[in-house]
Amino acid sequence: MISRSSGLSLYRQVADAIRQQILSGELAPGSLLPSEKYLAEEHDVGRDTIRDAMAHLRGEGLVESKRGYRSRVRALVPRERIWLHPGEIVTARMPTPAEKKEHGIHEGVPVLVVGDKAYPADRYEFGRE
Amino acid sequence: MISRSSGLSLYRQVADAIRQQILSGELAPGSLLPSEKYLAEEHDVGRDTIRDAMAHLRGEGLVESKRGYRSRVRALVPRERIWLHPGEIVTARMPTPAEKKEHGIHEGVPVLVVGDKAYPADRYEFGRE
DNA sequence: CCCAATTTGTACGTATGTATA
DNA sequence: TTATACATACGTACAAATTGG
Repeated sequence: MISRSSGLSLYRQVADAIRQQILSGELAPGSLLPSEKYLAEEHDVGRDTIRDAMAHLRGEGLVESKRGYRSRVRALVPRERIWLHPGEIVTARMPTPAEKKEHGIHEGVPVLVVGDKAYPADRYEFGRE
Repeated sequence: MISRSSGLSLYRQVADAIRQQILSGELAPGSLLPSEKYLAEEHDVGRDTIRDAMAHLRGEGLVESKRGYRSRVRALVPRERIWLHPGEIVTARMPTPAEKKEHGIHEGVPVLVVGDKAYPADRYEFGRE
């Protein structure tokens, strides 16, 4: 339930509520969220507040949004494993716009970087044998 | 220069312009950006449009914002290197709110995950000897 | 220590554009 | 075609944190 006197911002409270539903499995991977308009009325806040909450959930990689369609809970796909060669270093960062477009990377999905190659972190993992 | 007829949204054009200034070094790491109010007047758009652009740049890990203070170009610190043990697997994702709070992780910074431990990707990297 | 100015954060409203069903 | 839904963009107002006098 949204409280206007809890000290926590409304969009965070909404984001927390939806995140909890996702992590608990109440909202299954791949399932559609209610529309922003519905959520705004349900929680009795403005649509902009819902959009703020959705933007944060997208940034966490929990949901994906597409114009003209309701937002969807992101579904996890099995990651392809790549074995590191001796001397290789792996780190991570957010993708550049060019990398997002090139690999079709969703919001809230980082890339793993090895050398000068970037691998979408929702589809790859690196291991040492 | 912002064009209202290019087909590209205004906030993306603003974000592209600022990103280019950061990547070119014109805006140095650690330096302060102009205020949102100034940027809105400079580009002749609403403050909300500037805030959309800033939110995306934060999501890319390029800038960090703090209430009461101007936004700042993120400064890169040297990463601590951790050597992987045989059989260990590393991947990356965005941090949970709890992880962000616990480790003081900024917006747009993923975590590297090894086992059930999460390492902020702006401070750690993993390597194979 | 307090006060005022500045700046970003939050939240509301409205309107229009564009993609999907 | 029509209705629905998210994206973009403008506006306003106030809250909260920081800075500096």
